[in-house]
Amino acid sequence: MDDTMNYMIAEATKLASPSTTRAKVIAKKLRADILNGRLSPGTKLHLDELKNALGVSLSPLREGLSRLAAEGLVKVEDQRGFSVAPVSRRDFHEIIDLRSMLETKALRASIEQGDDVWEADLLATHHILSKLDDKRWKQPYFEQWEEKHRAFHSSLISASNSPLLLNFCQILVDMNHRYRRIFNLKNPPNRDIAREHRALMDAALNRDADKACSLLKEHIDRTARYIVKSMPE
Amino acid sequence: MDDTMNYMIAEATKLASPSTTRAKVIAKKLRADILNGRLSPGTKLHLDELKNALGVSLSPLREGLSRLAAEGLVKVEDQRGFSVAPVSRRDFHEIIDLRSMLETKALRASIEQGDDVWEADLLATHHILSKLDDKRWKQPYFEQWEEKHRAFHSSLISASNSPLLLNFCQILVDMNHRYRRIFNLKNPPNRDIAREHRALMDAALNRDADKACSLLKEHIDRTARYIVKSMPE
DNA sequence: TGTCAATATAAAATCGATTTTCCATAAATC
DNA sequence: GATTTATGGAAAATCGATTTTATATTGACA
Repeated sequence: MDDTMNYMIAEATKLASPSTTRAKVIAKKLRADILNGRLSPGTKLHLDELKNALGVSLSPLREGLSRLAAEGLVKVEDQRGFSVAPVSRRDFHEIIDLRSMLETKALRASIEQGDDVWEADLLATHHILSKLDDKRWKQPYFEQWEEKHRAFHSSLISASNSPLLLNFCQILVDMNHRYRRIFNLKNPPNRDIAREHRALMDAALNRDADKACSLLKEHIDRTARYIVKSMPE
Repeated sequence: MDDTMNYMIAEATKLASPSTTRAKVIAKKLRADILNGRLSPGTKLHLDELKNALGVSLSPLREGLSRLAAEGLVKVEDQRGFSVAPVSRRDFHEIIDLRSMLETKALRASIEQGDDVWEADLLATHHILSKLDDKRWKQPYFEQWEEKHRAFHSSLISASNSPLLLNFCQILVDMNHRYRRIFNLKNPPNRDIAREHRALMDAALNRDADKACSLLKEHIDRTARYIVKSMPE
């Protein structure tokens, strides 16, 4: 085996697993599948199937699934395995209620403590998002818009300097996101979301915490109403 | 092998694992060890040691540790293993802040929705706790008091009918509990905790949500101040 | 014909062994 | 002498095989 070969293998190894873990990769992939609805609520997650589909063995698979269970995206029942968490109106209302409360708290803290870098980051993520706004409902921009939308909301609260609070927010945002992707896919809503985001950013940059929080709350609630309308039962 | 033997084995098996899993048992035991400070913050959780100490193999051990990581009691670093979550003043303040907020929310909901069974349960857990109040600082009642104290606070919010909120509260209470056990062990505090609990219960039973919430908040904050005083640095 | 117990099967949970990764130490090169 | 580059050992991560558990099915008995 010559040097070139050695180099190639070294590079490949480095790229394939730079300090990451199978369990983490698995959790990430399955989380994405659950959040965007590819795996629908209630779906049984058969270990053998997943094992083969993902090309890993049971230990990291179970570990990945356990993490998702802790995030509330997967349900575990002893001796009966894993399944995608169910959905319900009740559950959704709870998510929205808590998310409003915690995310406005984080936003207020962020507005109080955010520095120049926070402002710059907020402007940047908003700019990226706004560029995608009119293409949102055209493939292949749908996924991109979703990603950037999350990034924008994330930077709003990123300066809150509270890891625990941000962790809870992240979990609730993920849960909220899942409902949106499952129930609100087809119809472009009859509202100017771009304007809402703009106003939100402006209030944040003007350090008007009260206004920013009430805008955020309204933003979350409005989306929630659209989703509830699309829910059966 | 005769029938008696068969029966005994069947019974033993039933008792040893009635629909529970190793991972769950491990998580429960380690959680208890971390919460009461037997495992101190930062302690490296060597897999081989734990494996031998607990008499299990790696898969369920990792799974149990992953669950604790999701609860914030254990820290995971890829390729570097598990360790008991560190503590800090900042972290503690965040815990208290969030706990006040979420637990008063749950208490309010509980007071609005609680039925006769809730009232009865609240009276019962309070009674049990009050019986232990004067023995609290004498062995072997210390652990018992702790357990019943948690049960009392738990039943206060148990009628809130919000699984997600209760789950967050549980996590925060556990975190709070750990700080109390680590930093506030020796000195009986100079305050009438029994009276505080009594007032809390009365306000809840009288359906005076505002009063109950402010009492609860004060109760949490007061304990927090005692803990902070005992913290070094 | 309905109920209960025994059995078969599929899936989850666990184990022991193997592989991979990291880190400390030593050797080597500039 | 300082910075890189090997090497060895310890620990984490993963694997494939085994054991345990739940459930569906069958057959015996009332």
